[in-house]
Amino acid sequence: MKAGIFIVDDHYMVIEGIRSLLQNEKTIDWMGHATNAASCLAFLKQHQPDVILMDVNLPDKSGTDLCKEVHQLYPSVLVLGLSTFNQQTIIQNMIANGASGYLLKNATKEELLEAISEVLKGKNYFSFEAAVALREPQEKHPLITRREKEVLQLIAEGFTNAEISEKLFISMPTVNTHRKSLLEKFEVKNTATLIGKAIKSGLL
Amino acid sequence: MKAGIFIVDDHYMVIEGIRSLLQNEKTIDWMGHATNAASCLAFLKQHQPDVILMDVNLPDKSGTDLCKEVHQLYPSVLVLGLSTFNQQTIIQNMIANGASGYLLKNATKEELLEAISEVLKGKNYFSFEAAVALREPQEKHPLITRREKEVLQLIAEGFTNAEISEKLFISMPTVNTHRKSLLEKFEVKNTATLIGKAIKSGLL
DNA sequence: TAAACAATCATCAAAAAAGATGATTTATCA
DNA sequence: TGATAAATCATCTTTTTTGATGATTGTTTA
Repeated sequence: MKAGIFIVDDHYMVIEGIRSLLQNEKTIDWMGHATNAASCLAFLKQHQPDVILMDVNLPDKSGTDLCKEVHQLYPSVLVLGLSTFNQQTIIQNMIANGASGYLLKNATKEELLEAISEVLKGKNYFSFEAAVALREPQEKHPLITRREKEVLQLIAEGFTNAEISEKLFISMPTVNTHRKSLLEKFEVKNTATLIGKAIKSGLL
Repeated sequence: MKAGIFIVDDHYMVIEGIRSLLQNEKTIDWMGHATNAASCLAFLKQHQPDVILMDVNLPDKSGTDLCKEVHQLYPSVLVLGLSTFNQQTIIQNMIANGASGYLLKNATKEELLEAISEVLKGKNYFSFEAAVALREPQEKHPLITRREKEVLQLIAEGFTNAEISEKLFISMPTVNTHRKSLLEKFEVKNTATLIGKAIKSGLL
């Protein structure tokens, strides 16, 4: 029995590359491709592949969002994330949204076939680099309050404490308190690292 | 007469995609591929293709640097830049370093063939999106010096001017000068926004 | 080779952030 | 309802950053 494969990627060359790699495989049934999330969803209304190879960067929607939708609408369709870069937060989001595995675009034919075969068995598959990234402790942001987040955003936009206090209709000492509790919660000692951590953990 | 084509890209799927697209073309002589700058240069010592398709993101060297080297060592070899993203500064750097054109990885087979044929005629070729990007006075990250980048990275890691001066074996005023020229070049008024812009423009 | 730029150092002043402590008033939630 | 946490304000000191200006020494490169 052949495995139905569908691919969503906005890069024609990658689609063509994967098609070329898989076209002579007896175990693979190439069902087609889409270059954006919308046409992928349209395709799924008519056909259900066994595995979707899904780029995480799509023009109309993020791959993680599409993954979530697909997983909810068609739980039997397996998703393999696909991307150029090795970003742990993205990988984790893909998994949280129901992806069965993750490949980088420098994967070989063997790796691709193995990934497909593994997820069809109900297992997960991660490219070596992705697995390494997953093992690294995640930059998960600490729990901050609504107000602290507002202050954080204004700091990131370059406003001084005085300006922030005006914008939020609070006193400067209060802004300072929030600022300091942000530094404490993020375990950093100055604004530079605060902003860095906040961006990298997806808060900004 | 066939045109000898060589490709440098660290993504196997892209190499395979292009190979698949070009393999039955009468006008194309597929000379091979490399997945990093070093093996590309090694290949060039033995053979000279007419056109190199060159990814701008390589593991061992930036595509722009490789482009420069290739252009100096083998002026007759034409370079077509290739990338996922549409970054104006990169495109401009590639051109400055002697590239004859620029393609995005979502290019179609027709576009690819046209690009190759145009550059062989001695013309330049830019994918539509790249051409648009070149026309727009887009604000990607400003040009900063080696030293400024070092300072920027240390600032982002949370070091104070005093600590940076120790680490780089320079005086504090000097660190200050670099810091200020960074603020100026990024057109920001404080460290918070500096770090934000630097991260978002991919410098950190 | 001259011009342009990078990297270095200096001084003085002001503005801003960071650190330490303590306290009051609302929300929120078990 | 009582405990907990959030949001607010205050004062004071120290450290750090930012601003303004000027100058020297190498390095690239057109």
